[in-house]
This record gives sequence, structure tokens and C-alpha cells, in this order.
Amino acid sequence: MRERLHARGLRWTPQRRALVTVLSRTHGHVTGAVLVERCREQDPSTTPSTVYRTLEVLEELGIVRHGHGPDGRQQYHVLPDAEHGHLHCRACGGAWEISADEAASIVAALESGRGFAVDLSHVTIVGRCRDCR
Amino acid sequence: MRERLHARGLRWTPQRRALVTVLSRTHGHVTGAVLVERCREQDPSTTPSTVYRTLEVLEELGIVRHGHGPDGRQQYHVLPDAEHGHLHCRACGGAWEISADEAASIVAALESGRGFAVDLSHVTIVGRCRDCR
DNA sequence: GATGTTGCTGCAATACGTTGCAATAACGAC
DNA sequence: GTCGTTATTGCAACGTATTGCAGCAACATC
Ligand SMILES: [Mn+2]
Ligand SMILES: [Mn+2]
Ligand SMILES: [Zn+2]
Ligand SMILES: [Zn+2]
Repeated sequence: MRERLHARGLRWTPQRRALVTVLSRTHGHVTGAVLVERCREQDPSTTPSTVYRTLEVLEELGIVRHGHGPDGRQQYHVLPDAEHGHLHCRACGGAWEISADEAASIVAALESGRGFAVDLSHVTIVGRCRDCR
Repeated sequence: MRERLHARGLRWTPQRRALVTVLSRTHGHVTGAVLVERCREQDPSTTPSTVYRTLEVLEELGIVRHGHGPDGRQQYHVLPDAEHGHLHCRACGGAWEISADEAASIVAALESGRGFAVDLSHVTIVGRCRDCR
């Protein structure tokens, strides 16, 4: 991490170290607010603005990615095995991942039809799951 | 409007009348915050909570639909001619609509593969447009 | 180890939205 | 028109996220 930051003229600070530690212990998806809270557990003096700004930096480095839940709140995930989108059932609150394969249809359609490059990590689709219909 | 509400045991209040008036003059997409602002122009005593709660009611009635911009903020649109999704370029801020046809691929894939019913109005896809690549 | 540069932090203010609760008022019934 | 029921409002507090700015500190250089 330290080297990745330095390579871009950025700095390795205690606050960043704390967030990276928190992230390394995180699996699956987390909201930004939860990450702030977990950093506070480590260091109660943690400020939200610093956490959110650090998350932006880490996203630029490709360490994390974010999307938004059905309510628009940020959801982060760390170093996913494979890029994927997100599926949420409005009725039961269930959440699933959309694989690149599954999304290939729309990604290809927008690519060839409009020359548009889709950010699959940021895609969230909301609706009703089989059980809730 | 009055009858649609009464049919469900709901009430036709001045505050709802004001929002409906504002909406009737609205074309395309608007953020929730802008709607609050426009209601305030008509009646400065307007409260955000009332506006947002009324928007929920109107959405249940099918009068409006909402999605979220790339930043997660709410975007409403009134009685669209056809249901559609939303496409945003992260670089230039450009926005386009995704027709039902264009989205048919993914909607069908999730439907047949998982029995999932997609809410296309709520779909927002972010990435880079042809010009910005 | 001291010094200068400049990226980062913390603070305070702001924006957007939601929620609990007590008071209000729309509505139907008489 | 009056009255009772209960949906709705307005308020205050809270949750989530972003931004400008002044002071601080990580880093490279010597
Ligand atoms: Mn939503
Ligand atoms: Mn986003
Ligand atoms: Zn469900
Ligand atoms: Zn663009």
C-alpha cells in the first residue's frame, strides 16, 4: 500500500493505515457509514470526511469499488474476486451479485450500440425476487 | 387525483395539491431537492418531510417513479411515455435514457434465470460515453 | 537531524433524506 | 353544521455524505 501511494506522490498516514486495516478484515459489502464506525472503534478520533476521502483514493487505486443500495447509500466492496453488479429485492431486502456473464448482454448492447463503457461494479438493479413475487 | 386518493382511504390536502401542481409543470427528470424547492416557491412554509412523504404516496399510485443519480441522489420523473432506465457518463455528466428494448436483454436474463422482476425505472448505469473514452 | 514543500487532516458548515411524535385537519356520518 | 376518527402535517433530531479552509505532518533533500 505504502508504495502504491508513494508512486503517485501520495502519503501513507496513520488514518489511511487504520482504514486499510479495517478493510483487510472486511468481507463482502459494507456501507460507508459502517466503515466510519469501524475506524472509530480503532481510533475514536476518526473523522468521517477523512474516511470518505480516503475511500475515494483507494478506489482510484483499484483497492475498493463502490455502488449504491436501493436507497442510494454507498456500498463498498474490497478487492472482489471478479467484477460484479448488484441485485436487490425491494420486498425481502435480499441481495445477490450479478456476474459479468449475466450482465454481458446489456454491457455488450450499450458498448456496441452507443460506444458506452459500463462500470459493472456500480450497477444496482432493484425489483422483486422469485419468492416475493 | 382526489378520487385516486380517496379510493385508498387517503386524503387530498393543500400540501399534496401543491406538489401535484408542481409536478404537472415538470418535464423530464428532477431531483427530490428541486421539487422541495419548487414547492417552497409556491408555499414557503413547505416542509421537506411532507414533500418526500407525498412523493412516496404518488409513487405507490404510479404517478411518479424514481431512480438515483451516480451520486445516489433521488431523481423523479413524472408519468413517462414509456418505462426506461438511465445512463450517466461519469466524465462529462451526460445523461441518456435506456429504452425497454435496449434493456430487454438483461431484464429477460434475470427474469428467466432467477425469476427476478426488474424495476427498469430505478435502473441507473454509470460509465463513460463514446466521446469521453 | 533539521528544513521546506505540499498532500492530508479535522473542523465547521452545508446538502439531502428519513423518522418519531404530538398536534392538526380532512373526511364521512349524523 | 357538528362531531369523531384517523390520515397527515410540521417539528426536531438524526443519519449519511460532501466541501472549503487553515493548520499540520509525511516525505524528500540536504
Ligand atoms: Mn430508490
Ligand atoms: Mn456512485
Ligand atoms: Zn425478495
Ligand atoms: Zn461523457
